[in-house]
Amino acid sequence: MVRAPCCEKTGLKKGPWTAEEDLILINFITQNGHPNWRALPKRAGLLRCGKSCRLRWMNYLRPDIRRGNFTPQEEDSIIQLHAQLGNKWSVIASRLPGRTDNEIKNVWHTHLKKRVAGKYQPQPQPVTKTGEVEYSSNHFCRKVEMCSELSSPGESLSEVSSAIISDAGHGGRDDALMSDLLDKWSEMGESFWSDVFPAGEWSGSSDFLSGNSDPDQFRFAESELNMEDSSFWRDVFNRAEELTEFVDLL
DNA sequence: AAAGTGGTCAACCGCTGCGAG
DNA sequence: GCTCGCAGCGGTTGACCACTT
Repeated sequence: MVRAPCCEKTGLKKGPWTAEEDLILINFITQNGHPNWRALPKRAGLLRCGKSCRLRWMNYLRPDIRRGNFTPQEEDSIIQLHAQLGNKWSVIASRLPGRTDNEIKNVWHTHLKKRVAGKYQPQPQPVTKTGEVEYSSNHFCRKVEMCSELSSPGESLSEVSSAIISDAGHGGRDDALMSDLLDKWSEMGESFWSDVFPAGEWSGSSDFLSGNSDPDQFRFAESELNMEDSSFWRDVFNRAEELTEFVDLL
């Protein structure tokens, strides 16, 4: 049997995703969910195959993804789980909330494998080269949590995205921008999360977002709530800042 | 300062499993 | 029971970045 290619090769874009494409994908999934990945890019107006969209969402754009260095505890868990399960990255990822199979696979191949190959030694707490606090999507989730408490449904994500973009590079800017961002989120309401993460589909994410998760699981969340410390989100905002005009058109 | 080297990680490719018809 | 189409998974690649010489 000759299988059809996963997507029509001609005319489809490959390679790194642009901020514009990210916004289109987020915007579409926010409004429509993702019932059919193959049809999604066409409906969203993206020149990508469905697999690429799914991968981008699952590994990078999902708001419950936890970014930054793996903690020694997480690394120990991966080593133990790998010893039990082998290369079942998706199963291992399901045991580590906020981590993706791709990320776990990468960290295994880059250093955990070597550590296990030699004599296993627990690693000290990771410290970034700049001494900066590790970034985490917990910043983002807590902001959303704050907003959802105040929420009333209404605005489209594009308006919120605009607000985020307005806040781009806020370090050094006045606090009114952050205030505006939070206002925008609060106006958007809870529908974003209920639409994107239907009950049951995202096990753990609702607890994660509602603050019901195991406190030890996300132990550094509280200490990292300061967005000024987040190099990741600063980068996202900086990238997005270039797209103000684009988002206004959405 | 420039070139070389190694590490990291996002993304692609191809295969498998599963459900619908 | 078989075929088909889809989502998901794991292996691999290659661009980018940081570090070393």
